[in-house]
Amino acid sequence: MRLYNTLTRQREDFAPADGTTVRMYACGLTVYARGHIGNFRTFISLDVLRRTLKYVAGFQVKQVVNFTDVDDKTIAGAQREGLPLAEYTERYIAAFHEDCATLGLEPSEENPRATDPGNIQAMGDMVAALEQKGHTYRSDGSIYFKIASMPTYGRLARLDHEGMQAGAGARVDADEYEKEDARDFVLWKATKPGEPTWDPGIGPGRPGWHIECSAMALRLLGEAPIDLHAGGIDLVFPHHENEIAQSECATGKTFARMWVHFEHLLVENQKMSKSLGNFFTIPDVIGKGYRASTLRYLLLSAHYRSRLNFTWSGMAQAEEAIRRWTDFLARLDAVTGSASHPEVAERVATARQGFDTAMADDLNTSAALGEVFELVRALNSQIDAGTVGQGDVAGIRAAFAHFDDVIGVVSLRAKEDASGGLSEADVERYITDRQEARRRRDFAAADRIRQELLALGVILEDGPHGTRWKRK
RNA sequence: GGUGCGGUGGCGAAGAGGCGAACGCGACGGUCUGCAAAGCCGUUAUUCGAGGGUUCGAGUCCCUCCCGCACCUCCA
Repeated sequence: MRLYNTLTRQREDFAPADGTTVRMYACGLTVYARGHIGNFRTFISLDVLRRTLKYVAGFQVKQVVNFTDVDDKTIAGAQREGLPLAEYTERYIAAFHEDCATLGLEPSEENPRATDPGNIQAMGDMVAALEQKGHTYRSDGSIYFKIASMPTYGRLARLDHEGMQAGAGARVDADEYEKEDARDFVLWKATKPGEPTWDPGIGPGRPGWHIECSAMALRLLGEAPIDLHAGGIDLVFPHHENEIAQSECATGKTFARMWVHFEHLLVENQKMSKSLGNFFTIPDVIGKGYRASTLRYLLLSAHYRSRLNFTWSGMAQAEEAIRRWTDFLARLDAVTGSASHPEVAERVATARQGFDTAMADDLNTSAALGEVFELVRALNSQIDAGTVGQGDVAGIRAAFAHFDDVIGVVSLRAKEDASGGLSEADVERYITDRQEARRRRDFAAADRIRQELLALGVILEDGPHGTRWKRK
């Protein structure tokens, strides 16, 4: 298994330190709004990473994805609506879980919230450790991390301090005057009256953004270094850089062995923003009549380190691609003859090998899907030629099940089909009526029934062995 | 000012030194069909932003240039 490590800017071999279980942490949402499709590109990529580690590389996974449920935005939002913070954030946490299920994401082993008492305590302990080692200072009730105390600061983001100061000078932090150095960041933030406050033994305050991830990762995954830390590309700096600073200065050990970052999603070639009207949530996409499985396919079909441009035409293309896959699987039902063919098994094994190799090579989903579709064409062709028998079908299905263990689109689609719409018995009744009409050569009536079913979301295909149907 | 990414057919997207540039969508022709649909076959990039260079050989390495974009303490 190879992955691109942001720390070294190279693809590296990856395996968990203990050889069996990957202990991984990914930064989740700040829960002040429902996540948008850009957020979910990250979580879908993470899901593909997770599934590849499990089903291709054969590791076990312990994955932690947090919720940032206390920060300026969540506090402001809760105040605006006159709700307790936890009640306010709970809505978006529930929405996140709902959207994850809709997109077929495997649940994480842990979804900690920053405000859980155990996590607050872990943050307090880490801050205390940093204070003891001389990496901090206090100012106006807040505790800051002193960047000058860490010579290797900036390694992940490859910061150039000289250049950074020259150009970024125009954007100094609003509360810079409280800091000794503009680059220092807050570990534990002084609270204003009315803001939620904790005191885990370091004085009253609330978590700085970065400390929560360091503390929760090490609390829930155990000793540093953890195997893998992931997140959106925009988190490289400052968030992950600062996580490294805190964790490594506090523990004296490497924080994470592998850093994986997912590129952003663009919408119609632009950054998503509410003012441009290109800001979509999962329910928005479904409300426009698209399936979640289609969105999942589209968002995972490009490489995770490339920017991906979301368009509605892309959704339509993704829909057709999935259909090619599912149509093929449906075709297997009609295979007759009990023979099995060694050359079929061999072809399937080659594709499976190619798929796994592509996924293990830094999650090359495009190449992996290429293998799938090449196999689809080869087998369709064999079916046409009558050189696929029942004896081959189980092996073929097993391979496609394996592909979908990682891709996760076909199983999701099946779940979508099972909920709502015409019942199978109803469809069969229509088909029987239409067969009658066709037997009478009353093609007008037959076409009318086909149209009716189409309007109900069912597509018919007449073949030599009868009529097949599928849902739109 | 600094750091970094990308420009591959009508659209999306792999490929990162080696003979005919995957795969998906679309289009056209053929086959099949009562008509469709699906499938299959064929056609659709003498060429990979432009120009130089290295090499027996370059989308793939080097240089210059042109475009587009991200990040530099809100951000998946």
